[in-house]
Amino acid sequence: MSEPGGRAPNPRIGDVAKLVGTTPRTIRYYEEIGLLPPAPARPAGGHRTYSEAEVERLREVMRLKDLLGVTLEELKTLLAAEEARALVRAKLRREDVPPARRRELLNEALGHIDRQLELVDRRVRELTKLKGELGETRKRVRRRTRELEAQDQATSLPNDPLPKDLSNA
Amino acid sequence: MSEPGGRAPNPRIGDVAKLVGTTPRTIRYYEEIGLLPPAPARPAGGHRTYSEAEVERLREVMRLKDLLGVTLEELKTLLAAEEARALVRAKLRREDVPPARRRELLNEALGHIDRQLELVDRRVRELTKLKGELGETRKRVRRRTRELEAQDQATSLPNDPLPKDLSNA
DNA sequence: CATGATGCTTACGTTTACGTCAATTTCTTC
DNA sequence: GAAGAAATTGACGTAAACGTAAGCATCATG
Repeated sequence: MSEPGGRAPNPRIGDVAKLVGTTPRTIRYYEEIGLLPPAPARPAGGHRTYSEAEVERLREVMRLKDLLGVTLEELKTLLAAEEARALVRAKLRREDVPPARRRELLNEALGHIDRQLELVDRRVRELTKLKGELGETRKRVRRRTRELEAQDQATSLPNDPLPKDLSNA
Repeated sequence: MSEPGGRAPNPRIGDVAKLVGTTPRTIRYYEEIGLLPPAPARPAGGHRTYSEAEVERLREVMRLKDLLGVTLEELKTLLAAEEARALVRAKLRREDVPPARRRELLNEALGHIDRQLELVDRRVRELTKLKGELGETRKRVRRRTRELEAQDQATSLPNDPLPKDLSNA
């Protein structure tokens, strides 16, 4: 409504913080330690401004931090590997890389991915196991509940099987 | 071999630490903040000594901490609820609790379990999604690898389909 | 029973991941 | 263009989760 050019201006750090559910300080900190690119575009007065891609990156960082439970330092090297892979992809498309080197790069990428997959996979398995155990416990509790209800009904309606819930006032 | 009575003495804090992969300090700390029962049996000279059950409890604590990624404080309340459930179970078996109260207790337990299940379930779903994404990336890389191999073979053996790997010196 | 390893408590130190405050600057809006 | 909201850098503060060191007691072993 107030944009003659039509494009909404890129959000600033406070807006982004609200978008992804964190605080400006955290975002600055992530930039400080190199988890986020060192200098998001700083138009005019030096206020940070974020593209959609950068917001996405931040979301991904927070997601991985939460899901993998790694330190920010570990996460950094982990993301650095991804970054490197992205660069390699671009390079493979643009330049004419000899096939031997090509295979090397692809295999390297595969190695990284497999290590991550293994990490994630192990966690999934462990969590699934935990889920199963909780499910079992739940079943037992519900069984006891049903037994209790059965007893209830047996005492209140001693000779009436399958009451079928005809509860009218 | 050196046990005339046959029974191995219960392990001390250092042994337990090695068993579960942590340090004595951490175990003492967990006891200090109430994550572990305040006073594991202290025979004679005041050295902590741990039963198999206590070692298991410690393992469970560490497992949950890692898998759920919660603070020790949260974990404490979480385990307190489990503890409470255990007490309730015992009580339900021993004493004669009126059916109405029985239902209350069972429902309460069910509530706790369901909250935990929801937590675990969400994590499993998110991690599974992440795993899927990684799998996709992996597929793409492998496809590019195969394409590369196909090209290799096409140039080195232009008119020979299915070489079948007859590599002899 | 001497002695080296291990444990105990107390207390202070450290790392990670931010929170908070201050002084200054920039944006926005009336 | 005045003023309040939001951002910047810099610095110090802090909660969580232990690490580490000191001084002393206990345990195991030749």
